[in-house]
Amino acid sequence: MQIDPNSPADLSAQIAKSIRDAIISGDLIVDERLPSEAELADQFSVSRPTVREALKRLAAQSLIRTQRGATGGAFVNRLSFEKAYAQQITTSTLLLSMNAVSFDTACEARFALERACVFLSAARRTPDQLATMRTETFRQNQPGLTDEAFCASDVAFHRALVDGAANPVLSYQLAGAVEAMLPLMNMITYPARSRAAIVALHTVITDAIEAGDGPAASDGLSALESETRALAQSMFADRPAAT
Amino acid sequence: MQIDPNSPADLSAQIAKSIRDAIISGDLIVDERLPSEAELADQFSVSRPTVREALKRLAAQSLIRTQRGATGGAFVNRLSFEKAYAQQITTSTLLLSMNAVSFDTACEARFALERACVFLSAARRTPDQLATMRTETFRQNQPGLTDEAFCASDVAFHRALVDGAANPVLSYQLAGAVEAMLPLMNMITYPARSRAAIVALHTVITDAIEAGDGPAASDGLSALESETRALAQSMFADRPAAT
DNA sequence: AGGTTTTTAAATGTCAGACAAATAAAAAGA
DNA sequence: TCTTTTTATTTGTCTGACATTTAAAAACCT
Repeated sequence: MQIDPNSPADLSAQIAKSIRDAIISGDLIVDERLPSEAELADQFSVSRPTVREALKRLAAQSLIRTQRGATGGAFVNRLSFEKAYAQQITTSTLLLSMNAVSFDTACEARFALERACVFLSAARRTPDQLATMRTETFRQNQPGLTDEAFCASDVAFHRALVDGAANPVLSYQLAGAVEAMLPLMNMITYPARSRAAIVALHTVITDAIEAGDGPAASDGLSALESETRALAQSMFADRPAAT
Repeated sequence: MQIDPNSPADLSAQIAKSIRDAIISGDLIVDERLPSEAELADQFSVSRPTVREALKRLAAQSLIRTQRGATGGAFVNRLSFEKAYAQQITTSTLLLSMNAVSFDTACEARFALERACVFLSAARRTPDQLATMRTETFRQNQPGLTDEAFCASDVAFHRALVDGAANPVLSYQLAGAVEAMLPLMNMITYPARSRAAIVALHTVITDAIEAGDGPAASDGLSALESETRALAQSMFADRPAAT
């Protein structure tokens, strides 16, 4: 193992890249143990703190996990869907907030992706997922619900809708699109009239999903998109742009 | 700033989380300078190496950048679309390879998402993107092209198709789905007959995009999905599962 | 006074050595 | 044979130091 000490990049970054490449290429497989920090320091001809910084970089991406003790060390981590969700949501959220992505753009992307799932969901959703959609829709109809709780329930509804497609890769991709919009959605205040419209459309969509009618569900989503964008438009009419 | 020294988590992980939360919540804004490592060490009552490990974790997620010198330090990074693409592709690739996601599942997700873009693309694609699609299709028709080059050109074709939707959020989401499948696609050998079928469908799709005919393009994608899955099926028929 | 060079200070990058804590295997003992 | 103790290994953390980079401040010269 050799790295270039004259590279502009940090040594720890180079070491991290070297190990990461080994994982991606399959040279290091899941649950395989990496050499100890002292051995890595020897192999790369650097000090142990430098190796540790490299390992922390990999740990931040959930590529490795570490264990203390006699048989401890750093192990190649299986990147679970759950961890990938979390990373995806964090990245997407920051991407939206830091790049001043317009509400319309984010909204368009989100509903386009959801429409991609809805046909599969109409065919495959479990009774349980359908029940969740009904429950959340019912919750959204409760008076006195805060805007934040309304949003959270909305996310749960759409999450069930997406999970109904029974494709974990789709669920993973959509997690970012749907949940990353939560901060944007939370900036909106939902008057009773808008809530009623949203709940009505949720009911339309749920009915369509139950009936296995993909096109109807897709139309419902399109209507929901229009409703949401109109609501946001009237909201941001005064202000020039979101922060 | 205080952290719990008795927590099961590493101190560096706690510190990283604390700073990450500050960035996500907006307490730290883009290009703002963090306190120096020595100051952070004081604030959190830990040593400088521990702080450094925390900062490296954040650097691994592109949340901060560091600069040496008198006015140097750690700065909150703007998460560009470009960097987010790269992370998204890395994560998606690992997710697919480490979880033994079946080719069918990944393929279904990818084409479902692409169909979500194609209607927007039919309405908005630039002449340039259309030209790219034609160029890549032409390239795919060249005899003597290696399987890898064929795959790479295929990715370029679909990338142009997706970018045609003119929605950076969609492009970002799709980057993971399309490019992460490259290793899987590369495992396939493409006989001349299959290549011809794929090229023909690419032409159908490009024509539909040019004509602004979203439904036709969507149908073309569906046919392409069937073709791809059938090809993979005949490929993996002997072997039980992909590695 | 103005411009150039040198010095200085601050910050990150790296290293060496040490100790603490956790953990499992090996050794000792009942 | 089972339990307890010891031991070795490995990560987690700390202290202190030096190297390197960089920009600002100081000194210098014209």
